[in-house]
Amino acid sequence: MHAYLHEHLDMNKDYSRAIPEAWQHMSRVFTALGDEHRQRILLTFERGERLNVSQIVAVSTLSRPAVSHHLKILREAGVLASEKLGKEVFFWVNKPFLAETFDNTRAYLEEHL
Amino acid sequence: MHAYLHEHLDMNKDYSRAIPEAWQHMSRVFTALGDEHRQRILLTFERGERLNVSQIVAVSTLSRPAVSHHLKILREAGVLASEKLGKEVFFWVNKPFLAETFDNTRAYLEEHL
DNA sequence: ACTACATGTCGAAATGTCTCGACATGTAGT
DNA sequence: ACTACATGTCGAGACATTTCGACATGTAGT
Repeated sequence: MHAYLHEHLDMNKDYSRAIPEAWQHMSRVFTALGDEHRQRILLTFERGERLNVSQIVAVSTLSRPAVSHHLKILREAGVLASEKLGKEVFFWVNKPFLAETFDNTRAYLEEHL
Repeated sequence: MHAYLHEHLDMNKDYSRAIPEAWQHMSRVFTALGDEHRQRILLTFERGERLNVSQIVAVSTLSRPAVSHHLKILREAGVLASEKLGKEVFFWVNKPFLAETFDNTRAYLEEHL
């Protein structure tokens, strides 16, 4: 379990008890992408593409409220970003955030697990 | 949406429609790690540590059957590996698989999204 | 074979998440 | 102000997951 005795001589001795920040972000990303509908929504986007809600609904098998629900979860997790332009709301992949989150998780894996 | 016209001149033109294999794996990993209890189980492990079920139950707030359920999901997703030794079943983090899965996802993000 | 221990499985209740119609909000043009 | 359109939200039913007690299996020692 948690030994509270580490070979590294840094100051963060109780680091093992707290869930690191990279995992806090990753937690929501995992939850957001754990659903197949939301994965399909994410994979709908091409490089740098911006899509409005109607376009996403068009390629989805779900109703508009259901898509809206999933988009909200993806946005709140930081996976997608959005901007309102006139009547429409455009969504796009928050690539920098995803890249950073995956990198942090990858680094944590290498370091601690 | 999916343009079916790519700038890369490779053979996989219908790649955009199929969910890539890296995502197939990631899908289960995301589902497995989308749950906070399962995240805590994963983070219980120290570097290279092996824990039996009783030890994991001891640090968890859940009952043994519940922990067993989560361990099954983590094992089937490939996050944890297990081995029976006598009466006990030991679990450990499947680090190579996780590393590969994260790397693949990271690469896919950089390439396609 | 019997006991003690470790773990897995089953099933039903509790809990959580998803879904869609109906309604609300907000924007642009006439 | 009115109409048309795009999107968000609410709530109740449908659906999926989680949870734990009770039981089953399997292993080691006496």
